[in-house]
Amino acid sequence: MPKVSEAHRHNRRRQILDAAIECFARHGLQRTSMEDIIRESRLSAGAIYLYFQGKDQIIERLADERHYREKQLIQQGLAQQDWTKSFGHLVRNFYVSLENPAEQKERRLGIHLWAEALCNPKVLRLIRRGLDQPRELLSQAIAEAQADGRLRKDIDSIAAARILIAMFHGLILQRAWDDRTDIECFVKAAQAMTDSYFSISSGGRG
Amino acid sequence: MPKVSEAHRHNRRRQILDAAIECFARHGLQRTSMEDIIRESRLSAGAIYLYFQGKDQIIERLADERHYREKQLIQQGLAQQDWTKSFGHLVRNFYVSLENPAEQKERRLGIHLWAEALCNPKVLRLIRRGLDQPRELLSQAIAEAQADGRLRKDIDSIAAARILIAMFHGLILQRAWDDRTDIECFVKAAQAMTDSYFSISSGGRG
Amino acid sequence: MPKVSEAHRHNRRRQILDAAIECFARHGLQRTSMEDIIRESRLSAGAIYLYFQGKDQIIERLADERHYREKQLIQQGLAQQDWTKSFGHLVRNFYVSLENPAEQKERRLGIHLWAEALCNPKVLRLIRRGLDQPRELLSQAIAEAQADGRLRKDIDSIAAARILIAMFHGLILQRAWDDRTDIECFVKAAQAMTDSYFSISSGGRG
Amino acid sequence: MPKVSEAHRHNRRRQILDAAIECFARHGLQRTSMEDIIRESRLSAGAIYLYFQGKDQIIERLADERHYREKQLIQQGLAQQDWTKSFGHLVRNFYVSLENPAEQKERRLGIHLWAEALCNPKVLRLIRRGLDQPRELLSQAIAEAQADGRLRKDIDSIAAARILIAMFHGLILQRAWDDRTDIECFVKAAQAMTDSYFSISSGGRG
DNA sequence: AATGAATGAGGCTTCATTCAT
DNA sequence: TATGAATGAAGCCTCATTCAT
Repeated sequence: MPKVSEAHRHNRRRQILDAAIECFARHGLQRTSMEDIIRESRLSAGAIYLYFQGKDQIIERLADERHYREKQLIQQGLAQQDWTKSFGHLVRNFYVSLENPAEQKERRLGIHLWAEALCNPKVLRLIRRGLDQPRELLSQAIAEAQADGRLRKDIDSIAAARILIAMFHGLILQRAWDDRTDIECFVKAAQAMTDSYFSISSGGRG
Repeated sequence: MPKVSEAHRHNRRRQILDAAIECFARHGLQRTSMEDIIRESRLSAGAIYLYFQGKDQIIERLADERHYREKQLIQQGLAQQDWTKSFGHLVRNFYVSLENPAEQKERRLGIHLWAEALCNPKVLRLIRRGLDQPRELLSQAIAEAQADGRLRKDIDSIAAARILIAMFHGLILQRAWDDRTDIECFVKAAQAMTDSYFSISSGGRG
Repeated sequence: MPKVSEAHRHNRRRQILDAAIECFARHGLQRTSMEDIIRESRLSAGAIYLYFQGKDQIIERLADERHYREKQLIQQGLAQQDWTKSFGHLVRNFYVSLENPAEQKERRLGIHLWAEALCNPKVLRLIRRGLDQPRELLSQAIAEAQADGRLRKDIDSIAAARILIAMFHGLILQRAWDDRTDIECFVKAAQAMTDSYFSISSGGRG
Repeated sequence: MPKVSEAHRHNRRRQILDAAIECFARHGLQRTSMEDIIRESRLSAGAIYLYFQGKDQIIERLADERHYREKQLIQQGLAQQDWTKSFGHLVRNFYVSLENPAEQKERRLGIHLWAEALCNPKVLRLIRRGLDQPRELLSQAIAEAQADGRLRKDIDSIAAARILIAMFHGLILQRAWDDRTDIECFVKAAQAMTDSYFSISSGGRG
């Protein structure tokens, strides 16, 4: 039976995870030592191990956290009735998030996790899970719009969802490599592209 | 006078780099030890250091190599007269490459390098350089097509190039995380999207 | 707040330095591996690095320690009123120290440091500093005795101090190379030489 | 049967030994790698091993060479009839040699060999042998002068020889640590000291 | 005789994790 | 619960020496 409250345990975990995010985003997963996380969290080596089994578990926990944020962004975006507005919101949310420094930090961490997933089955599973749900949400929204006659029908809704996500991920990369990358400009062009793509009339010609 | 030919030296370097690609792609940059590369290359520890200054230099050399392949794919694709065909080729080349197992291996390595770039200035510079040229090639091709009246003109050619690259990178990620990802399907939808985007007639309505 | 006392930290440092002295004296600075020091100190590899930055720092610390002992020997020797007695004490202290096994070990280490100083600027600085103070103490004592009329005056007190130190160092070498070297005999002759050198009456003839 | 002349072999050995002297004097015995000697000698790795069994043998050969020079200096010095002149010559030769840059290089090497002798039995034997002969020459000269009534007799000639050598060695050290050390000044004082020491009249008072 | 690429044991150091307090 | 000193396996790299040419 724990002597401290669950709230305390939660705060400690948060403290550790935040320190890890900071370090991982800055130096990468492998280049960050437990020592770094210990220092950043202002806790002791032993304390970390009271709350996490080890470095890998911290990484996994962070990988797991990532997709809450993604899902949230997408759900907020898709909460609109009209598809065009809906998608506009989605892109807008995404855009705003990329300009936010705290978010940028997490995006950098996200990229490290993308690479980690390639050789860490647990992280891979979490990344996949974090990808599946957004893709489902998007493709369902697209399919619904198609069913309602709001979008051209000759498009594979899943492939379309993949494309949107790919564009998101691709922009995250370009932005991470060069923070002068003009997101506004990218987003405007992306919206134009998706508009022309999804609109019924152009569908007639596809 | 050198005891062995320059060709021999080149082969040795290749041998080491290929071993490194194999290891890095499988286990990531940091999880791969020099011991791994030594074993995979079937050379001795000392021999590696006759050809490279250390692990970092091997990573940098591989990061440098990456963009030759990218440029090659894009140049081959853009070598067509007609923009639509040209872009079709580009996408086709890219698609074929992703189905190639050897290429898949390098794409995995590429993702590790993307993450490495975030905390390794030398790799970042190489990644950027490898990104700049393809973007230039693409945006120039787009601008030329616009000037010739083959494409709608209300699109920022650089942003459009960024979007195409982002889609490429995003697909690489999805494919790396799940090799059942249907590239054919993705590519067909992407072509439809870009066609509708760039085509003059839809431009009139955009 | 530190978990262990400062005394504990000091003891650990001492433990490591003593192990290093043992190894360095026996096998030389470069031939002694960290592995050797680790084994001799009965600590673990990691523990050493909690107390010293590396092998070089251990060497530097030992070079720094040396001159405390030298200064101590000289100050004890010069604490007498009468120059002749004073110098006699000095030589006696020195002589006794050379017969002490623990001191012999440190003298061997000292010789290794003399060589190290030739290609290690930090050690050189420490050796010089360790040499300057004894020379100053000696030359001042000599100069004072000259001013008081107790010693002939036509001698450069600094050169005289250098000579005394040179004799000391030279004897340390001969003793290190052959522990059958008769120190008693050497010291007696050295005292006779310095007596005849410094004494007023002989000064009249010099 | 060798294909090249003995002279050629001798030259090659000299070439290697000179390169080794250069490197050892500059960086010490252990910090000098065979690679360094190879580069300095402008020969190949394999060539070195045609002429020496390995690094240790080069060191030993150099330790062996040292005492020829010492003996030469002493014999030249002692070749005089008159003891005082004789000793003056000895000191003078020694002094001149210390101002010679080439000699300084060898003196630095010598110091490294002094340390090496402490943990290398072969070098120790050579150093001892190189020390024994000069000491014998000196003590014999002193004893002869004593027998002839030219020097006071109440001095152990061996101890006196040891003292002279100790002073030499000690000056070599001080000069190696600080090349601004005034040798002229030291030598003058040393001559004064030995004069007053050895002279008959002062002997009456000793 | 000469070359220099290759070997592989061994050196220094880091770091995830544990455990006595 | 909390601490942080301690552990020791494992990482990167060097270097004396060998051997095919």
